Amino acid sequence: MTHKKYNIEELAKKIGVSKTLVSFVLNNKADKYGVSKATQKKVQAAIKKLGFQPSSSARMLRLKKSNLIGLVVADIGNPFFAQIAMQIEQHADKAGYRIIIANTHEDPKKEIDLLNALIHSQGVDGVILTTSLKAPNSLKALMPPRYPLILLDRKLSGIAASTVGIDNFEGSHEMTKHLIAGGAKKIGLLTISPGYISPIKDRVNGYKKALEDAGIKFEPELVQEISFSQIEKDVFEAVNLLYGHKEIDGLFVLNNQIARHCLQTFEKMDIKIPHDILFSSFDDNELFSLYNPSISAVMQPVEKLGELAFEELARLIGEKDSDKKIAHEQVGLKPELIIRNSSKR
Amino acid sequence: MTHKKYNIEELAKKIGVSKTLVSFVLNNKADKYGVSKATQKKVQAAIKKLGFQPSSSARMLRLKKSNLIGLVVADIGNPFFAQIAMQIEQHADKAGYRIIIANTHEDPKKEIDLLNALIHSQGVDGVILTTSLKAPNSLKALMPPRYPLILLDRKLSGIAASTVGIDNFEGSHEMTKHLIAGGAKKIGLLTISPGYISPIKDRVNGYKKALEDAGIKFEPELVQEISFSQIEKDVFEAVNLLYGHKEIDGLFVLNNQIARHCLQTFEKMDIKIPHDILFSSFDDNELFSLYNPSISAVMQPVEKLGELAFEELARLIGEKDSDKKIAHEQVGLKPELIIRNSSKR
DNA sequence: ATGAAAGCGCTAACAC
DNA sequence: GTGTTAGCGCTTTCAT
Repeated sequence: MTHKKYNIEELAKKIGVSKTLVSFVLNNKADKYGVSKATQKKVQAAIKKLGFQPSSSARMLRLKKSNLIGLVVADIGNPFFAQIAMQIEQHADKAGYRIIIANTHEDPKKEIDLLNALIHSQGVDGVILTTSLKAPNSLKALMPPRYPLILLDRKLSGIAASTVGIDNFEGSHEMTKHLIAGGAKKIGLLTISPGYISPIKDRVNGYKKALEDAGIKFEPELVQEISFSQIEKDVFEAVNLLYGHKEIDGLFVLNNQIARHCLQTFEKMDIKIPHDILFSSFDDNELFSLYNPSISAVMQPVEKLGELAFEELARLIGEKDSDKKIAHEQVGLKPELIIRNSSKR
Repeated sequence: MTHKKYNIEELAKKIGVSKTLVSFVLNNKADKYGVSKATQKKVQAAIKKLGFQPSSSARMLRLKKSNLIGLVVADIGNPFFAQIAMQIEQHADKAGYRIIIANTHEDPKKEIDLLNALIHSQGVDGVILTTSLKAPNSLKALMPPRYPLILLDRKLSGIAASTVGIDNFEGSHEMTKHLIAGGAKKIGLLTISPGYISPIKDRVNGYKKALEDAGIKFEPELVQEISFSQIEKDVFEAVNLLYGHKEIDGLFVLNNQIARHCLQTFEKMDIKIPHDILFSSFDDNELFSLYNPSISAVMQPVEKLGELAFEELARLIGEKDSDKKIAHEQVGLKPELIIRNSSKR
């Protein structure tokens, strides 16, 4: 292999054919256009020998197809999203797509800017999005009609897009029920900002419903919102308030990052779980299984979520290409309750 | 904002000027070319009003600059790499670069294919690479001369590229010394495949040196290589062998994934650390600080590594643009020993 | 101070 | 079965 970078024209000249032929072979259209086998062989050989790589920017410009997909996530630092991103990359790679990853840090303005750049400037063929938006207007304004978009983890009402996520209401409902069954009568709930995103709302509702089912009165002061940007501080204060002053006997937290800081706080404040309070979290991870006591969690099927998000997007892109109508699916996978030792005595 | 997507020509027509002027304004060259303030204002306003986004493929084709950087990593599932990737994305974003992420799964062939596609087809402006290659030939063959490349975490001799990583020899040397100081006389070492990559070799050497310093004979059977593709099984067997038959009293493992499975195995086999064996790992993470007993580790400065890798790459890209000569730095950051409870009695 | 036009590398309709 | 050529949207030289 040599260092010289050829373009299709030079390559064609070198072989002694026109660039049309090279292009046909390159795009597996040689047979379709009736290129002789001999020529095909010759071209193939040269492509391989010289390691020719067609310029994707030229191709993009010509075809309006980038084979790039945008992955716009609210917090790539959260292992939950990191794992899904991994899965998506893996499936995309198999299908010949490359992933451009972007992190919004839960900032709606940043999200819009990023989407704009990705869709209109980079020309990605589709986007998988974990939105932090409260309202759909700004998103709607920037989306071309029938643009392939998958909403991941978070629904956004007013947007007609396929959504891949779990049934958050049920996961939360089941886990709260479990805590109550274990004897908890006063269960604190730690949510995370922004509180308006759909999974959080659904989880809070699942919690409320479980209380109601059990005839326990819902107390708003037992629900504390942890700010995304200062988790450590907020968790400490919330636990202090809920355990120290409200005397909760159970605590359910809505994400794994919060759970981590709870464990730290428990150690600092010498709170023993499950003895002093029953404890459980959303989003399983390895820490939860190895910690002592092991932590009960509502597990999301991460591999499945990533796979589905990509496959669904690929379908939309395909449909767009062939100009069929786009059907939007709402996928609500079942979460799994992992009951370990932190939530029962 | 409307849905219609304009190109520069339509936009220009709409304003009533030539596309040249629009381009000048777009690229902040209006003053340089003496465009009147009035025209500038007019153009600016229209760009903003219509939300015009120039096509980056057209721009790429024209300028041979993509504002894309490739991040090619051996195992994005490893939190160590995931965290670095995050840092890189963050710094790249600030500098106006987008990241294309690709995972080689420690497969050299895949690595070469991916690099080829990224560099020659996608036209990324530079690459940050965690290589799994044993020899530099195939990489050398595909790299254009003076191409901006940063080697991350792993050196590759024969490649003149800046390398950003830590001093692995020292980290390993210090940790092994610490284990010996704690009373361990027979220290097992769990390495990971591929064993030929530089950090692993350096760490093994650091381990050997510490033994030598202490007058302990190096026993090759105490070093076991865990296969990347079957960590769980290999770890179980290795611990069984080393603890059950070789009667080690200390164990040092060279990556956090191995450590995790060790902890599982310890529980399964009822091995108590630090009582039965002193234990420590490379690569700190949150599990280590919360586990009971807390796990000692050689911590790599992840934020710093990501920042440096990007900044250095940006420098190289800048130098390439201005056609200066490229200077390659070898950055060897200091690792930090985090001594917790697993490694001392 | 502004505009016309060439050309980046590719695909594919069309001509031969 | 093969070659010629227009044009995707942009930047920039050159002319005016």
